Amino acid sequence: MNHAQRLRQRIEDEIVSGELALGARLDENQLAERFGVSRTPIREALLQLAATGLIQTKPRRGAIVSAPEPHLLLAMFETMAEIEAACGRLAARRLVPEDAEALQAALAGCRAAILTDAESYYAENYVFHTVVYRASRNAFLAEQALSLHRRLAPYRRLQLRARQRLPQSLAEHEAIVAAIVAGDEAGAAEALRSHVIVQGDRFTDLVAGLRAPSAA
Amino acid sequence: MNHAQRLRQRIEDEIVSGELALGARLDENQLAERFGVSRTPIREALLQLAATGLIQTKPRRGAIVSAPEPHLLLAMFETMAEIEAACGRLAARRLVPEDAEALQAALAGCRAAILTDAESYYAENYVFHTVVYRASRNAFLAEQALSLHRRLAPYRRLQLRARQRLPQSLAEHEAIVAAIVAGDEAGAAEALRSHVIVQGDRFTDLVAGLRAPSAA
DNA sequence: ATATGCTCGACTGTTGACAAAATATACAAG
DNA sequence: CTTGTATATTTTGTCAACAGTCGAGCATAT
Repeated sequence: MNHAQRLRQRIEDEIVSGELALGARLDENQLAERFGVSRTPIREALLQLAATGLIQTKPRRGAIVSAPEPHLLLAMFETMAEIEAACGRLAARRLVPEDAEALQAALAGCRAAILTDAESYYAENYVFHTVVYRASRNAFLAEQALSLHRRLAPYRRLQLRARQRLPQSLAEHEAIVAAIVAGDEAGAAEALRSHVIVQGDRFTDLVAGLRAPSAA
Repeated sequence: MNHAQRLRQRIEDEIVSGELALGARLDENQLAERFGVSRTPIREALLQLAATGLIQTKPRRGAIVSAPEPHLLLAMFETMAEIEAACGRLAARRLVPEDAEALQAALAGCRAAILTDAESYYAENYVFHTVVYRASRNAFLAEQALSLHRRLAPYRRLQLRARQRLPQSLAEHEAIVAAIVAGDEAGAAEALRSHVIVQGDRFTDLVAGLRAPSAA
């Protein structure tokens, strides 16, 4: 793999993990020096990240980590809900024993993680959703879902702070798997949609959790 | 706007319009000479196109116009169907008079175009779908839908050859608008899903229309 | 004291060149 | 005539440098 690809993944990880704050400025020279390469691979990496929407570039004014306005963020979560609902519907229709086992295993992982700490539940939650994506047996849809999931990861991490969400999240996971295994397309879609959607108090919490990225 | 952005749009248009054939090789030097710029802006444009999936780059082996395998193409159409269904559901829930008028106008455009030729119906069909996207009142979802629509445009153009599809397509458009206007979320979603999905004979036609992109 | 215009600095967008890698070609051997 | 190897060519990935542009800071005038 070439430098640009490695750097893209590296920078993307730093953004997704929150290491690079929302709205942070991405200076090309600085990054070049930090990674010990010239500006060219940095630019190529930033270009790709900009194309996926993870960062924003204003002409002649450099790149910053995307810090969407709340209304756009809400739209992104709504889109995520619809895409996951589609994954659930297809999974319910096409479930094969192999995916059924994977779903149960991922569910068991969530059950175990809830007893330890929020961070490990976060990790198991990620696994669970990727298993649902794959169970749709639609490689393109699964990749779209995964891409958007990663892009929303920083905000999901904020939501995680509401500790009382964890048991409810697990219960929703149980319902999702039950619907998929039962072959209930509409039920699986609705369960996933309501699981992912951000509304009511959760939206307030989400917005409140954002550091004001106004001037930056 | 800088060179790279202009070039990205230009090359994208050539791919979408079919001017650049599926599987065609994109030689950087050749493109650079053709557009009268150096290789760097070309590379940046190609990088962005690769990030959106319109072209594919193999490391050290250059870029080609994406020519997905039939099974992946089918998956893309299925994803498109699900995304459009989501747009329809949201549009049915949120329809405002302004969007209702736009829908009726787009529908009227389709009715008029079917009396002239297939090419103008193709154009009006594009307008109709973008109006549906906007009516979802979800800017992010609408952009995702538009992006995927553009990416599938070369294949839709192939489908267009089946002339007898046009009246059926128009009838489906009528049903879609009726469901949205009636506020029937499930009905609008289902109407759009079945309108976009490729199955049965249409899939056979689609695959048959592809030039064998195997060796290329 | 505030506002406006100018200059300087910093950063981006672009260029040409160089080096590494992969494929194609040519030659030789079986 | 076929096959394997070595060379050559083409093309990518990376680098250093240049030029153009935007913004910040300072000086000046009202």
